[in-house]
Amino acid sequence: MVREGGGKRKGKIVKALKNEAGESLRSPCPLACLLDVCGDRWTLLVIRDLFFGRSRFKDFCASPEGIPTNILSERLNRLMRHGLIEQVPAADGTQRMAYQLTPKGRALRPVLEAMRDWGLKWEPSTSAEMQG
Amino acid sequence: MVREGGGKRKGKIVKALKNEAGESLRSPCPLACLLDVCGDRWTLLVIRDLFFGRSRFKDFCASPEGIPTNILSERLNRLMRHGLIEQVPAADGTQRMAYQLTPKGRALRPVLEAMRDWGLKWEPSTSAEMQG
DNA sequence: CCACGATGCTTGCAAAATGCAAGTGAAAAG
DNA sequence: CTTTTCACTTGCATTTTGCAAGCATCGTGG
Repeated sequence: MVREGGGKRKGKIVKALKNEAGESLRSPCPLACLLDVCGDRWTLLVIRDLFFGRSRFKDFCASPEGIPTNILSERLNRLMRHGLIEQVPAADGTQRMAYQLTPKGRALRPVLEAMRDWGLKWEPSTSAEMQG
Repeated sequence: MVREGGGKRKGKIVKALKNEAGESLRSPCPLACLLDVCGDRWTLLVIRDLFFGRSRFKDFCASPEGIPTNILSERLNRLMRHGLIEQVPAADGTQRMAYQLTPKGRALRPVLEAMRDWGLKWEPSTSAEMQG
């Protein structure tokens, strides 16, 4: 039990809220909660790649933004912890693993679409023809 | 002029693309471009507050997530550089300034709505009743 | 079977961003 | 005029990032 707002408020006692990965929330705001999972410059690009059908570590590395491998590794683990992606045997017959979106991860599609639309409209140097 | 992808690709020469603030883009992807403006744990919370009608430095500070003041200051400047917000005289008669969304900033509404909807559906500890 | 490149990471480290507390100066309130 | 509030700025410890290198499988050509 902690005081609401980190102790700044009067004296109302509230339960410490947690997200689905068991980490404590900054606030009950659904937006703040999403940002604790995806709020950085790389995570949503990995999700984008997964929507584009890319599924392997090397595929994410090959995207034009050039994510560093240690960051990619950390982000993939975070996304698994939060249940947005999962590992499955690769489809190419080998015994390597591939990543794929879970329903919770696929549910981000409207978010990515809204972000893409904003970028296309307000940042003229961007273009949609950048998938594989 | 730089080589595409930071010099990793064959030899195709492309112009260095810039966003609307004159900073160079990681890629032509509209999503990557948006993330260079808003891709962190705080910026979209400030935008959210602006949609909720909050407009002053102290208002953003008062939000339950508790953004540090140096971060807030830096984010407000970045949002102004990128033309998502602007400063106007405060409506309370004093000669202080307030911040408000520009059309480019207001255009993020579908993004925030999609993010809120995702949070409400997939992170049960969150709730919508957290505005003012 | 065996060397060798590709894959999927981990490690080390410098540089940058973050978070916290404290300080500052101008404006508003009393 | 004195005190508060407001909107920042500064200093500094901690954390995260970015880059290069290393390394253990895996898959493949010979």
